Amino acid sequence: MSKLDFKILNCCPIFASLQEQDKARIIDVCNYRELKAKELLFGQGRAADGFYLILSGVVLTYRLGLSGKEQLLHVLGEGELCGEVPVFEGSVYPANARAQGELKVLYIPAEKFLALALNHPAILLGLLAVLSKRLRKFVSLIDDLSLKEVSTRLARYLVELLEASAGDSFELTISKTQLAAQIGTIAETVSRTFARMSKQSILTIKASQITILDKERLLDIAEGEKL
Amino acid sequence: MSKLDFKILNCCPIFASLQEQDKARIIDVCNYRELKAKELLFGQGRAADGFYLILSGVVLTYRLGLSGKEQLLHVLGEGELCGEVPVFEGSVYPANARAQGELKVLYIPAEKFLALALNHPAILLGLLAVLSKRLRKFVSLIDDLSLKEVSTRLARYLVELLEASAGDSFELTISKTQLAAQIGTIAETVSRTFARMSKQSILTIKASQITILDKERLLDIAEGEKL
DNA sequence: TAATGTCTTTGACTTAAGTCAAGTATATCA
DNA sequence: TGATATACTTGACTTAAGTCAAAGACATTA
Repeated sequence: MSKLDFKILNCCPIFASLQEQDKARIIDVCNYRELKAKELLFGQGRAADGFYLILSGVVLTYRLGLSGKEQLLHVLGEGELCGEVPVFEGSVYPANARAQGELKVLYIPAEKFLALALNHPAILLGLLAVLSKRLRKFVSLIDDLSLKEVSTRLARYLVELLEASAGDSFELTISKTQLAAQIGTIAETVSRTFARMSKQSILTIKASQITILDKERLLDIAEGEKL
Repeated sequence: MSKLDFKILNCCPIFASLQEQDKARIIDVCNYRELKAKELLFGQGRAADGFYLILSGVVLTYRLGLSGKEQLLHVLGEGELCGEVPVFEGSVYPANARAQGELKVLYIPAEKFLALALNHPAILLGLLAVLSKRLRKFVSLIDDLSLKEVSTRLARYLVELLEASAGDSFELTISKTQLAAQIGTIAETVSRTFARMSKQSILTIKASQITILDKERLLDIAEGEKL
């Protein structure tokens, strides 16, 4: 592997504000890693002495049920951090993380990182923002799981995608099985729910291409109305 | 209200390491607040420009379902922080917070706090640890809610209490209705689950006093075995 | 192209857990 | 003390969503 350029740190908001020499100092102590699709980045419970910065590709973090059912926690992309919790508390990874496709990451050792970060409080603030955002997301997932039905959760998920897209049509970026795992259910239930929405002309779905026909209704369902 | 002594900050691990003058500086810009039982500390979605330190009493944070069902997120006690997420990200409280009994809190304005914290990175590290711990707890709650049944969740809850107590007997610190809200179910289901455990001589329950008779079995159920 | 495997859909069935309702117990307060 | 509210328990019923199984769609590779 050729020597890494410190510029790759610019893909990450947290490090972007650092001076060049500090970036170079981080890069010096990091390990570059490439993973193939579906390869495990780390497993739940494993001892950790560092965390990962995603250079390219997508990482899924998830928990595993007894029967093998997966609950997705995060879908993380380029420039995002992964596995930072044990750096600050507890020392083992709380969940599993796996490469979705080809993945390139930088492993940042906790000790060296902390030494640097203590002199750059802005980095720590950036991390606090990252963790806060995750907490917020988890709160929303928790109340979905405990207070809402699957049709509501699916509708909310679709509304999010819809608002992130230009028109009233968009593409699913993950498989339906993964979508199911993300909203805390199984593929069959997602399939049936899509079928019902389709029958009621709320949307059309062809492979992973979704077009919303009745946004009003979708919003109502996302608010808790019966499908 | 009489002037506050900076020593009250010692109840909070995050501030304990500060020098006296810094503690005094924080206290100067804080507001002291007393709440009666069941009073709302803050509501979900409300704009925030600061957070709370609990001086005495207990705070429940929770989300509300359409039908009024509550999902408890945290039970926070003396020395713990509450409502810190919007300080670092997003600016509104992600959940509701209510005083369980009588409550005394210190309101810490974000701006003043950040100014001080930037010069004391140890505070920021402390906060990162707090948030990390919450993330860990949420991960565990999420996988409970999505992957485990109620009997498993209740058993896990009881195992935690059991391990925190001396003998094989302990007291519930919250009502059974609140217990239900915490593990993501309703009072009736908790009641029935206790009844089944009782019938199988796994435990005895008298008011809020619980005695574990068959720890082995309880652990098995916590691991996912059928009740 | 065939073959293999994964993803998706659909149907029939089961079940855990929620709702509703009634009754009991417990606590609180005037 | 009695009265009112709140918490808890139990039974009967309903239902959302999971399991199991089979078949079709789609993609990947030999």
